[in-house]
Amino acid sequence: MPEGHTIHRLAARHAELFAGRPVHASSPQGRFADGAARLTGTVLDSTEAYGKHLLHHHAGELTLHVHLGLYGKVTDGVGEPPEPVGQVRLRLTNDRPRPRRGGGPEDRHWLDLRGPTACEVLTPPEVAALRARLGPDPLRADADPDRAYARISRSATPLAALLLDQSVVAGTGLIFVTEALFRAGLPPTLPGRALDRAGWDRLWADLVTLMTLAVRQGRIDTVRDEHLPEAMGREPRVDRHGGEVYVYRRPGAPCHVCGTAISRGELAGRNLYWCATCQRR
DNA sequence: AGCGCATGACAAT
DNA sequence: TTGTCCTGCGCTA
Repeated sequence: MPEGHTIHRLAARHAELFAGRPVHASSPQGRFADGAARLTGTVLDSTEAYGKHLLHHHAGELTLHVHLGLYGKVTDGVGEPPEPVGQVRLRLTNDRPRPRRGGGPEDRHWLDLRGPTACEVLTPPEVAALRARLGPDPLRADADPDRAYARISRSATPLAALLLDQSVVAGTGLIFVTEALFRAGLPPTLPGRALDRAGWDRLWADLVTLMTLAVRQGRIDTVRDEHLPEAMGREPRVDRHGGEVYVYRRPGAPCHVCGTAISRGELAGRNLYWCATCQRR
């Protein structure tokens, strides 16, 4: 679930549900009791996504920092929160629900967080340190792709590894990286320094396009119109996580463009997928 | 019931 | 490079 687009959606959603009012925080599982106590009663000023990091900025200079890791999840709902199902690390509710115009039922919300890699309260310098260790995020207006290219252009490391390194580019995960490299016709093993400036500009622009679309759709779709199931008369991808893709998790299946069986390899213990015909240099 | 795996990131070796 | 952490699900049995 969680690549950058998911976090950006959550940030917007949480501002919509909770900003401008005091929140009540609790930790049913007990592991975040201290942080929950510090947040309770403070007003959520704003939310922010930076790469895969979700920040809730509270009045009084405290920031809730959440990183979902590989399988963290956030759910929310209206009204009375349910009995916590499974391991809920953090639960937020509206401390002071916003009354509905016209005297309808109160606008009350809850949010549950489970399975995060990080759930902690940060001070302003700690937030600054977090930002400082992240590369440009294609989903942010303040992103500076030059900074990423400065790293890439002088590295012998494979492009896929560089793009997954959050200090080079923030918010990109395995699906975006795998698919963007396919769309660019670049092998994942290409050394960073072999990518010229124009190639980087195209790759960055494509990441912006794919990730922006994913924020809008709530899922990752990377297949161009002419290669969609309807256009090609092929079966749509059936995957719990949805989204039409070219190579991600399609080992051995025919490439939508050239029919070559998709390759699979390993990179730092994670699966890599590519088309040996479409992606060569 | 148990195993392995997953869109992630660390520290230790 | 390997191990560790966090949780849930789908596949085997």
